[in-house]
Amino acid sequence: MSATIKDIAKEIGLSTAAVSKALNGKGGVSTETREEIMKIAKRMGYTRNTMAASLVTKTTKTIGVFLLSRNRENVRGNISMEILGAIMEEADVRGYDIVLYTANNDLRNGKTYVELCKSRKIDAVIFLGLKLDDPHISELIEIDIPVAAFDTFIENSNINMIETDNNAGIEMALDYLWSLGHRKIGMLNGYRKAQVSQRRHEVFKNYMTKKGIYNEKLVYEGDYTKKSGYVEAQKMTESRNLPTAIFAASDMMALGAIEYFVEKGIRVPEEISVVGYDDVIMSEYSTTKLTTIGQDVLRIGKELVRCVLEKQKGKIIKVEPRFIIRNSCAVMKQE
Amino acid sequence: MSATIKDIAKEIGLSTAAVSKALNGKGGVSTETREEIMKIAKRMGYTRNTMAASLVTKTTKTIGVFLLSRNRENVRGNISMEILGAIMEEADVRGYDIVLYTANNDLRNGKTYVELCKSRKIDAVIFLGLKLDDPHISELIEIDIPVAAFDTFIENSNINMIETDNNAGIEMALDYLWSLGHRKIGMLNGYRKAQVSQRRHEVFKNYMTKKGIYNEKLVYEGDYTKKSGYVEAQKMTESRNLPTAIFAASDMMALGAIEYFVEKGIRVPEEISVVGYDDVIMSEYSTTKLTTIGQDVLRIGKELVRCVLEKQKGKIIKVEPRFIIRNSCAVMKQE
DNA sequence: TTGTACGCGTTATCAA
DNA sequence: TTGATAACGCGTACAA
Repeated sequence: MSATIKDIAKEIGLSTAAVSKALNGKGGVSTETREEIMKIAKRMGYTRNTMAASLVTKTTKTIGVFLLSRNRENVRGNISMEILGAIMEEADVRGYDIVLYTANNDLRNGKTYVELCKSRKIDAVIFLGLKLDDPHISELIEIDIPVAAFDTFIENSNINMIETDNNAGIEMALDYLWSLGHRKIGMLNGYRKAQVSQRRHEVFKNYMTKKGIYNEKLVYEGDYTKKSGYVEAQKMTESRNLPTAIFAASDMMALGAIEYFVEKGIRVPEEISVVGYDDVIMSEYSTTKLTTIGQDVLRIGKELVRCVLEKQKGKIIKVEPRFIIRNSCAVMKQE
Repeated sequence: MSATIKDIAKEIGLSTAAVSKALNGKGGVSTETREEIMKIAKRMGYTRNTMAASLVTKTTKTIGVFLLSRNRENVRGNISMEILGAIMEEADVRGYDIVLYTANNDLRNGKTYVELCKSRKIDAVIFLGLKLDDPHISELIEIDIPVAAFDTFIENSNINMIETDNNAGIEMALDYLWSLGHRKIGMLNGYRKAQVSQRRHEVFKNYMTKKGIYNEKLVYEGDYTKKSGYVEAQKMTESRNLPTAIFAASDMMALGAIEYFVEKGIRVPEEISVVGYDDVIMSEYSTTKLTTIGQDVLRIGKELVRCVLEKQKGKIIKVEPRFIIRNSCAVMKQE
């Protein structure tokens, strides 16, 4: 039971008003009494009750972070976790605390995102892993708290979106493959209904078409998991129309594909080059270190916090990717 | 600006007391009026202000989680993040929210752990990555909020510790190596001053001594990182006294060591077997899939939440490890 | 069953 | 510069 300003006021024989002002560094108090108050506060072990304060100030210095689509495969090595780290750092710098919510399948106690935030009087909200087909997405559109989401854009809403610039990243990767002499380039995409997948495919198609080498048949669809990368690589191989290079929409799929190729004695990168997306930790630690389009998680976290604390609305913020060249691509071999 | 119980009371022509009781499912209200109140509350978009409520109930339904020693190498593939996921889940089930704190180097705004918790009237605290030489550890000993820490035991304190049963895990691993015929078994430990390192070495030494095959010279000291595993593996090799099997105190060190061996043409597991500790995601995805002592992060997270919510004090809770056999160990080759 | 009234700890307003 | 005092939204004795 720590002391309150009332206790301090009584102790020093002043009003709570004076104590409050002194403790918050506001004017209206002589430096003399301020110092006295600070001293007593320290001695009595005073800690401010932010709950009580927020009741009158209407602000809690709190950012709500929703960590969604967090299934078991995901939680380990998920980029959301890395972004969360960056968010924590930035929030810390700005003097904000973080309330962390999860919502695997059903929302907690039947409460909605908005209710959760309102009941804690949260100042701003960040979504990680929000899906377009989330059944509770509609309520977010009307929310009057600043909200930002990573990688998910909701039209006609106030929700800010931060994403890695797909255009820039994919073009860098394809330029690279092109420069290595590859002309028969396949794509290993994520599931079609996901927004990112659509956008990435679009960029890929545009680029390839411009170069005059787009081939619909070389586009395969997985679901971002390693397993699906493995499966699609098998299909590719069995189609007897294997490209010389593959652009995968996620590192995990890239790694899965590589695993299949290696098992079948198809050497990477000597016989087939593979580019990934994300720069998850495994891409650096796997045997064939992955060349990949890296997402700048630090920047993403920072931007997420910044835009929401600056009360921006409906902005689209693109973060520059970092193209990371490792060992999974090689000059196209002479046939 | 959402509605308050006062608004509802006015709307329906009852007292705030009645509304409060009805909303909280307490007795003293006829089911008739209760239903009426619930309906109106819904219509008016009422959401409870937990800040105000906590002011009188003295409880916030909040668990503070401190995510410490979170450097860049750490955040990716760190076991703390996996445990955090489990904590979230369990807290969710029990109806608690999580306030997440970080404290990389200096504490936020010069505030101490305790101040941070007190000011938010946090009900319970969990530490992930707490180090024994943390300069602020002393204040934790006197804290009157239930606290639990993963893998860090502080003597003569009320802090609960949850850890993976080192004895059980390491013995399983060594039994396994023994059964494969290995007698010259080395240890790749973490830095000596870390508590876990000491305990793991102790278990290792006891086991080996009992078998009559302990050899001090075969114990190397890294710092849990992949890099240090690589470096120590080099030292081992250059000592010209390479064991036939190595028990590493972390997967990352094991992977680093394997990387060195493979580079030097020393085949794993044919020429040297390696066992890891943790079961981080990379151990499953690396080319040489790691045989390792897996920590049950789900259970650990659950126990962390449970013991702290049940207000336990100074308990030591051991979670059973899961020994996971993959491909990094083999029967000892005949010389 | 319902209502009154107080207190929780803080900030803000206004008067002294 | 200082001090009463009224909010803030809610829960809860206690009285009706």
